Amino acid sequence: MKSSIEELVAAAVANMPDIADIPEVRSTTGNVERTRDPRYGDFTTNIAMRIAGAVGSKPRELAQALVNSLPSSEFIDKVEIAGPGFINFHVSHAAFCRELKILLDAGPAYGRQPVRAEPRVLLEFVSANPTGPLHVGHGRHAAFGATLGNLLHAAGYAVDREYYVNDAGRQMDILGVSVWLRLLEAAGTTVAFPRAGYHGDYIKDIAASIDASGLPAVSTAEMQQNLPLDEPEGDKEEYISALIAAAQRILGEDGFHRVRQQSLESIRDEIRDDLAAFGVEFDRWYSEQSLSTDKRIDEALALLRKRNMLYEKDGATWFRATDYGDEKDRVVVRENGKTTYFASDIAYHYDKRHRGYDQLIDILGADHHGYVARVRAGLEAMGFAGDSLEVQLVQFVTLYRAGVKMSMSTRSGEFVTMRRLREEVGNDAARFFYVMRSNDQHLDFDLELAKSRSNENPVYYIQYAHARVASVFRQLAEKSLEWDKASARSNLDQLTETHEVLLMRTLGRYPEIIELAAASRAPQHLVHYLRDLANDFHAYYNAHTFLVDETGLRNARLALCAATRSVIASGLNILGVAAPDAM
RNA sequence: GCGCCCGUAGCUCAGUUGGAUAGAGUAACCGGCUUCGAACCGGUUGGUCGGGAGUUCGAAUCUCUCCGGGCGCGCCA
Repeated sequence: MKSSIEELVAAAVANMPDIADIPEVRSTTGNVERTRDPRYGDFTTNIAMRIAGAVGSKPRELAQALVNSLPSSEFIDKVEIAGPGFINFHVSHAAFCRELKILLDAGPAYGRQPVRAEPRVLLEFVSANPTGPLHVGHGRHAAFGATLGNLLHAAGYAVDREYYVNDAGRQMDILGVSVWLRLLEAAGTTVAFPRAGYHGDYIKDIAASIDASGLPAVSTAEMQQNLPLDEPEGDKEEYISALIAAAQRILGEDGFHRVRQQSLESIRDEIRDDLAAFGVEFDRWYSEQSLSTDKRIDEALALLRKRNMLYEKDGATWFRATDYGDEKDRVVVRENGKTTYFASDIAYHYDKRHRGYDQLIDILGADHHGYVARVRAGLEAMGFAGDSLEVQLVQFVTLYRAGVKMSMSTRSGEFVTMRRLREEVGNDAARFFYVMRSNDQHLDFDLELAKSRSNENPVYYIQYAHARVASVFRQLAEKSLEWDKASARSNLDQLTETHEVLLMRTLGRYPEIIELAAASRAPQHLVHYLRDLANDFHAYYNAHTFLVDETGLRNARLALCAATRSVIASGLNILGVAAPDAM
């Protein structure tokens, strides 16, 4: 609907040859917005004010000239010039009827763009370390990322979703040792569980579930020969390093590797199941380990070296990140010869581009913001455009239970899992609440509140509107009547009540909302839109009877109901929320 | 100290990328079911958009500066 107005404006400009070629005019021709206040009509453009300077005339006079050259259209009732030079368009009832027909014809496809081949977008999100179950913070990443993926797809982007599994590095050794010690404990051996280990009960579950056949039994006395049974005060990293070394000695490289791999696979599979149950699916689970086994890290570092982007200092290899705006150079190969996590990440992003993705969107926790500059620097140093990487930061979720703030440290084992949250408040409310707020806003989530007042959740308000439409059609069937679509189409002009026009106008905004929410990576626009739409429908429902005796009017009103149901279902689908026929 | 994010109604938050008289929910109060689902609708009260300066036709939005809050600044991942 908006594009029709934009075409009119473009036509008006084309009719004015003396201004049509000015660059400022070209760039602002499509600048048409919805009005906030109905008094100003339905659409407005500020083009006259924006180009008046470049054209050399007064905004209102220019606006008048533009209005004079507007082609006539049956979809426009009135065009007015207002304020400092706004051109306001009042859309005709015929235009609303036409849009409603488009909606009814398109059904679930309304507002969605066909997927274009280019650009190819890779959306990476969650990517939580496989060292423990997902907690409520990851839930926000999952809901935001999945919804953004759905939005981009609806807006016509070819988007793939990827989870980067951090299955390499020291944290995996710590995980392996943690599981091994719980394994020994279960066999009766006394061990001092390290402060730096993973303390959650899930570690015991993993120990109980993995295949430990062939692993040597270790008595308390043997353990004591390798290590002091009481962890010394001081550096907790030192003690767990000693434990890792002991584990490798006692189990052998292969034995320890088996424990470690089984542990991380167990956690990774649980994460995958958890996300799937939350309606969050990925196209690919990308292993960090594979970067080194497939020589991707070597390739990326070789490329950087070839471009003279690396140098040696203090026995380590450094990347010249400062050449690309980072605040300091970064180590990629440590003094001990091992590559850093950052080296993996350079290789990973290099590989993303190598696989043909033009635009990389990373969804990261706000605590990773310092990381953005160096990854982008890495891409640029390898010859890619810096803006091919876009980072969306998600702020923290602070969890409260009955008003008391809860700690969320994975290592201490004190956290509320995403699964528990879902069980308490339900998938629909959780998905909805997570994306209701802007991702760069901190989110306070009170479990007790979400539980005890779940009936007041806005998600139910929207779902209720959907269920009400379904109920209307059930009533229709009970009265042995049918919805005659052909009759509806020819009687849409009877929908002249204020509530009906308002509802038609809101329905017609849906395509713009999809575009806006996708382009600004802001799912909350869709949330607020659906709330507005439900409000318009509920108001209409209260003000008018749909199942009237007059056949043409009844069919037309049912068409409006069906259109509402269709758009709500489509929007909730994008949010990953169910659209129930009854509740 | 440096960097990123945030500050909007009592509370929780939107604000269409610089537009017209800043909006919702919630809380409080008033009203609406004999009628398609009252998990709903309508109304009232509620604002120094953290403070100040600047940019211009026009600022919650952009710039600068202060104040307050969060997060980061490893040869950890």
